[in-house]
Amino acid sequence: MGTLKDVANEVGISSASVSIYLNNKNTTRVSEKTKHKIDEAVKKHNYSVNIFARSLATSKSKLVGILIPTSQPFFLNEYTNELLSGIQSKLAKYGYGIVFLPASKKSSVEIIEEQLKRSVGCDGYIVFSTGFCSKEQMEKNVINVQNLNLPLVTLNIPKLNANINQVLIPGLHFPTGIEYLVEKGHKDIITILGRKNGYNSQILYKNTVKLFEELHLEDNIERIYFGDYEATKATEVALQALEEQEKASAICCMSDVMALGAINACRMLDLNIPDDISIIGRNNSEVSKLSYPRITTVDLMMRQSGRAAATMLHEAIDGEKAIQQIIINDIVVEGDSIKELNK
Amino acid sequence: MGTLKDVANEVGISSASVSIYLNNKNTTRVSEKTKHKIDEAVKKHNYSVNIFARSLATSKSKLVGILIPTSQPFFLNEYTNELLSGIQSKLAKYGYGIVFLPASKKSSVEIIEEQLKRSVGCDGYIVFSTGFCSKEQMEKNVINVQNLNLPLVTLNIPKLNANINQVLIPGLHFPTGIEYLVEKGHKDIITILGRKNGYNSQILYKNTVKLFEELHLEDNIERIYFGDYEATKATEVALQALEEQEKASAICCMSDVMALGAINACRMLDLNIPDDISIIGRNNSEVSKLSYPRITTVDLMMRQSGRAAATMLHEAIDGEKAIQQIIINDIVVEGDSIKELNK
DNA sequence: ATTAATTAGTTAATCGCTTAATCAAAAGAA
DNA sequence: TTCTTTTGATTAAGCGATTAACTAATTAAT
Repeated sequence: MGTLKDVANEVGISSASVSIYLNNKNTTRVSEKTKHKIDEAVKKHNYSVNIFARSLATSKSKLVGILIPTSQPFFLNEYTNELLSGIQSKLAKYGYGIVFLPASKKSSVEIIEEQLKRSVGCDGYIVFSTGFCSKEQMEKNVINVQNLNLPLVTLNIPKLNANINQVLIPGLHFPTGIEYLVEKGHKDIITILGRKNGYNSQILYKNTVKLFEELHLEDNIERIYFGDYEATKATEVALQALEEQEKASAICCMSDVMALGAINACRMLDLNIPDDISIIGRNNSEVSKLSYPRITTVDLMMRQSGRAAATMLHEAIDGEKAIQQIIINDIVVEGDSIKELNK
Repeated sequence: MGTLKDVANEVGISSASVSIYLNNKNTTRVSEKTKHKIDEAVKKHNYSVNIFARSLATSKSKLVGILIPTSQPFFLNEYTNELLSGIQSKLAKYGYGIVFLPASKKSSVEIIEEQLKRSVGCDGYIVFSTGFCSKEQMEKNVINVQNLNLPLVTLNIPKLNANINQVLIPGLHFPTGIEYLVEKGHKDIITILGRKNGYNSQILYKNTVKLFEELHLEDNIERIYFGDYEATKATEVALQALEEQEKASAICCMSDVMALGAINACRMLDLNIPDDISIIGRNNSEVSKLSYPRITTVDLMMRQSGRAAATMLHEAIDGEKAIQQIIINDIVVEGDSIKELNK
């Protein structure tokens, strides 16, 4: 694979001229004849621009770093997937590529530090959180990224005090499904959260307790369980919950996968959905439409959030807009898994 | 964010010394005292190495380009996901980052050409196929990548004549599930393939016809349908098929999502699975375990394939091994959706 | 005929880092 | 005391582009 110089030598001109032409085919600074010769030389030498050289020269890479503070593979995570999909579709439109950096097994803060050390040169960053990452850790992470003085958007994390671009998804930290169930007349609700020691789930727990208190449905506080975001664990927990909580008329799950798990539990107990028990999931993922009955679910609008983050970052890179915080609200997508109770 | 020079100036030494130390903390070419000063200056100036400059200097980037000839977002694709997950986990171990490049809407060949033009500098490439990419197109794509003279592994595509590293997944192009159904005594089988105009599905169609001929079960050739890899479409098609093919005792679906769609169709027709009709899916994806009954499915070992590709690429970059082709065989993962018929 | 504008280039600096080649001073060996 | 080795640095070239500034030759305008 040849370089600019090879091409220039072949044609017998300076590499500057070649660069000028290749970066703007309509330039008047190169004659048609020469343009033709360059095209041929490019083919002959199989020339492609070296992004590293170009980026070094222009200090623009058209590459965005996605920083996810985990050493686990995340391409199979139901939430991350949606976010990435949204990010990718928008960034592609703006002509940006995406870089994921490797992480060894360390703390969230160390991972981001390590990733940053290897990614300087990206035009900007989108910083994710994971369920295990505390607000304090994320604050530290954000400071580390800010130190690079490059455009930055956070996604998927609670509102920080720092003056940064954020896409906020309140539904991620709030048990929205519960309110919907209450609206439909349910008063005795089993809640299945994620991982007991996950930071995000702990916030969710707090907010759930608070919500039940506000609604004067304190009985339900004892009906909160943890299903680890896994279907089988959710089945297990749902079985236990249904046994312990005879009065319960509904289950609110913090993911569709866990909702499917809960549905299986109901099937085992010969409970009909929604006649005997109502179920609401979260994420509006593909599976929620595949189950029978179709699961009513809270769509956190992850894909849209990803797109919003990409757009914000693009604008930040272009220096177009001031720092902003966008709030993406969730909506309930109705399936057939909830029965409206006569009040 | 400072540069090497800033740090060097701060300490009062040449940037060479700083570089030498930062790249090898145990070097004897820098005194302990100076090492200490460098560490402080690094902190003070918030120094991180610029990967572009480093890569340009060393012609190693520790970045792998993943080339997928599609302009559609792929993070939500059930197969791609698994491959990427496998790739990521291994590459991270070897310390490589991953780059995805944007694609405008064009032909598969043009997309790869465009992506290559923007990714020179990666240490190597993993080239994917999509269901819509013909063998001829992929051959062209591979030649384009080969022209860069960089290590390359193809994944997910049929065997090419070119002398390149390939991870071959025969099950991707062969309706493995049918053989399993026949083993279990089924003779009248509905097959639901993917997209009628998809290249991969056309290969699958050919191989399915051939298989039924070899098995002397030619009646089933007329029982081949297309479900577009979508659950709702699969439901629709399964309803039609079950009506048209009264004799059928089993449905072989080319994805788990379509198998779920078929299950819904059976439910609508009040057919019990597996007593009235058996169903086999493909991919062993998360959803196959979530459905009721659990779907028996052909695991194409996509994650393992991704890992294999990553390892091969790593070895190719290190120049350790000769060009090789690895074959990953599928296995059947048994659920509860197949009834063994007394022959 | 003189000046101005256009065309088709070139030169050389620069981006930030790595690394082979050198060098001077101090320490150790003979 | 002289020679050799070690320690702790420096110098300068090079990686492959981009780009501002300059130049020389034509062409057009006044």
